[in-house]
Order: sequence, then structure tokens, then C-alpha cells
Amino acid sequence: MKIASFNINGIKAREAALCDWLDAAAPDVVVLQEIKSADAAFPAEPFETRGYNVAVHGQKGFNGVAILSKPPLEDVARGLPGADGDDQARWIEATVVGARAVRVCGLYLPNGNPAPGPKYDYKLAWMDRLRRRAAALLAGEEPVVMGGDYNVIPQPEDAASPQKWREDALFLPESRAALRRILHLGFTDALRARHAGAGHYTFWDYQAGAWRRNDGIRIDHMLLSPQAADLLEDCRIDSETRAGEKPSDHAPIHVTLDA
DNA sequence: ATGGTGGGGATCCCA
Repeated sequence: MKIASFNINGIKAREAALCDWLDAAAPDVVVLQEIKSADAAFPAEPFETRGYNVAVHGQKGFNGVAILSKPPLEDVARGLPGADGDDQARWIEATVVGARAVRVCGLYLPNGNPAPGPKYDYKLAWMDRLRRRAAALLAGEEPVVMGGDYNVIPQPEDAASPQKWREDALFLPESRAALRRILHLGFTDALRARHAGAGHYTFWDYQAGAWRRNDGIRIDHMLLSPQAADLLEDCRIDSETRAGEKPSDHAPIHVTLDA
């Protein structure tokens, strides 16, 4: 089962590029971030035509996540638990059944800039809620994939120019520590498990020729529970999509599981 | 130190 994550930066602007990538990469399941669309305005037809079931947790203008899945989506849950009144649409999960059942979670972690400030406080609080949800998922002892835009650069080797990110919410020590706290619960960073070393990026800013100069960062991650990590066959970043027509500023990342 | 680009929706916010 091929499970992917893709921050598309606006579903309306990215419909053609997303469909082209779906046709080429043929993932079984995709978690999407930054759809920037309300549920009712989400254009499900092009994906249903391609055989995907669609579950949306949308928000007008900002944020918004969704799951596309060829297997039926079971037990869909929307919103990250732990804060009543948080109306930002950043979390969706569902069970997909292939050879094995996999709990698939799609997340769009807050950017957090400028730091310090209320947006950074929100980021760290959201990561604490994520850690609690992740621990609860681990207790189920089933294959779990938490994929998405984590907006955290884990290590200096995950940025082409780490010094430029020194003061940024994506790379501050507290952000990296909060991500490590989740990993240390027992999750596997799938890309790292398969590819050591520098040069694996998922995001290149639209500005200042970042793609042309390969000035990227690795902030989109696929975290696997031990039961999912046991099934891991491959993890790759489809960086060529960043060179396409009207691209997102993120590239898709995907795992192949023996499931 | 600054400005560089893009999406969405409204004359500015977010990344």
C-alpha cells in the first residue's frame, strides 16, 4: 500500500498539478494539507473519477486537510483532540484496509512564525496535543501512519542553509525538541529510516529562486508506529513535482507498506 | 537590512 502526503497550497490552484501527480504516482492513499477550502467547495469529482474516496476537514481561506483513498475510509475523525474551541482545520484520521488495516492520520502543524509570540505558543501547544494523540494511537498497537506538513526541520542536515533558519519557528530548539518527544514515544521517521545524510528536502520557497538553487528544507514527514515500521518497504520524496507547471512549494512524500 | 513569490479573498493575512 502506497501512502503519500502532499501540502498542495490551495486545492483550486493545484487541481491540475495534483491530478497529474496522482496519475503518475498512483498512490493508494493521500493526505492533503493546506487545501484552503471549505468542505462544500472542495472539488471531489476529479478524485472520485480516479477511484478515490474523499474525506475533507476544510476551512475557508486557510489550513484545511483531506484524505483521498482507494480503499473505503472507515471511522473518519476530524480535529485534533485536546482543545475545545480550536477552529483551525489541521487534523484528520481514518482507517484504510488493504491486506492490513492502517490508521492514517493527516496533519498540518502550525507554522509558528513569528517566534516568540502567540503563534509560536499555539504551535508548541498544538505539538503537545499531537504528542498526546500520538501516544494514544501507539497504545492501540496497530499500524499507524502520521503523515503531513510538520513545519519542523528536525536536524541541520535537513536544511540546505541551516543558518538561515536559526531564528525561525521551524528550526528553533523548542520546536525540534517537541518533535523528538513524539518520535521518542516509538515512532519511526520513514524517510530517515531509508535515506541517511543530507540533501532530502520537501519544501522550496517560491521566493529568491530557492528551487533553482536547491535551497530546500525537510519539513514534511511520515511517522510510523512500530507495527507500521515493520511493514515499511520504501520511502521517497517526489521532488520532480516541484519543477512542474504551477507547482506547490512542497513536494509529495510517500511510503510503501507491505499492507 | 531588505525584498524576493504565491494563494485566497478582500483592499490584507498567511506562508
